[in-house]
Amino acid sequence: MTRIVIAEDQGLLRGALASLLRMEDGIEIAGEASDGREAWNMIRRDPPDVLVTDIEMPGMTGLELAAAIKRDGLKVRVLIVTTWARPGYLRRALEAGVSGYLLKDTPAEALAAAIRAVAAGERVIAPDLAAMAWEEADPLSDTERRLLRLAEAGLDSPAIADATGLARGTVRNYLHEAISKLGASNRIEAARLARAKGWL
Amino acid sequence: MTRIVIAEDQGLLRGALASLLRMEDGIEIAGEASDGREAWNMIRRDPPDVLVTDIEMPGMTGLELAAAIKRDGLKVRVLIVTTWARPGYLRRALEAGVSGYLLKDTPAEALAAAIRAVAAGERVIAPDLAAMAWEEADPLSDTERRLLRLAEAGLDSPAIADATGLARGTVRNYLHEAISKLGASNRIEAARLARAKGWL
DNA sequence: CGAAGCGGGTGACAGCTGTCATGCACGGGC
DNA sequence: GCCCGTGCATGACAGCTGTCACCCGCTTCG
Repeated sequence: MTRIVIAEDQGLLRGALASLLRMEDGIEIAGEASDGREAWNMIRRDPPDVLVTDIEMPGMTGLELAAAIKRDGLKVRVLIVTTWARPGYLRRALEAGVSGYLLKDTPAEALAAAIRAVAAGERVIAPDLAAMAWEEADPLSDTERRLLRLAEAGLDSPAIADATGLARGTVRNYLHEAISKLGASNRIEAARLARAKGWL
Repeated sequence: MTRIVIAEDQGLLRGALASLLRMEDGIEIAGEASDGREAWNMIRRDPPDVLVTDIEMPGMTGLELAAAIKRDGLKVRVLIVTTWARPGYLRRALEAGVSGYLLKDTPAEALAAAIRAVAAGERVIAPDLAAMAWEEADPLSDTERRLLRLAEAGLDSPAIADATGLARGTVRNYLHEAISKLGASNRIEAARLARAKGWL
């Protein structure tokens, strides 16, 4: 019997997945969590065989969960199920030692099979994404990433300078760096590109 | 027996919802569609009692589906199920004559109940949203909306002028209007605010 | 008819943005 | 000890942005 915990903040999907998986032989739902922290408490108290988790959740993200599990040496395999086909997410997931990464637009039948494969020690990566993992690494420095996030939110250079304690000119230098690294022609486009790759 | 069609582009959710609803008495799944156009063909060929649909889908959005159903006078009640708690979306949905609007983070058990209520001619609105429907209407003109979308994509004023055939100064005038209508301090913030409200 | 409103436009100005050259301190490597 | 990379900064300049005042042609309506 493979014991699983489902962590997913969308109630409808969480409930529907639970009812889908309850019909599968050999899979037992040990718990359902609606945010990352709840999932972490559940896992620490009674580690399941497999954690099926979303990435973007309140409290703790799925990637943070995977990292915490690895850090504490828990014997829980992690299967990420997310909307986002972003190379940056996949890369971080693999670095955090996850066993599987599926997209939410794969057919529902594939989920139980993926859970069984992961439980058996195999690695399951969404086919469209397997190739992307080795594509371009994140070229942004931490400072560039931080400033780009603020620019994305609509702050102008002086406001960003105030918010970060940097000089105005320095802010523009960092954004310039980010823009040219990303091949964009202004900060808006740069932020869009970086977000699409999962680097923000 | 209530016959329903499910239109939802995320395969996992679509499949899981189908399996959830298949266990309900009195509900029969007449079809599943993975994009708006497929759903429309399905509905026209053989109208179900209720259409359960996402909003953002390739081909045709759920709002367009609802409008098309209303235009052709089909006797299909529409239940929107979406991630987005945006007043603009809810308003447009109500104008298109939908019978229900649920968020994807409502508990799964509520879905079957909502479908039955809608089939019985009742109207079901997610409680958090009911109040928002009468909040601020979209203040943007069509031109403002169009230019804001281009600005959001990272085009600067000259590029937007080229793309729309307007003069550069005019582009700035429209964006200025949009910025001040929305109480933003630049085009980036304006685009973010408008998108958050569902006006873009 | 005339006034008002609307879509589209111009010109001007202060301030922001993108680009580049250049400077300086500091912490490694050799 | 010297050299280089890195992080942060400055100054300058062309071009873009936000704001405002004002113009024109075309409905629309009293």
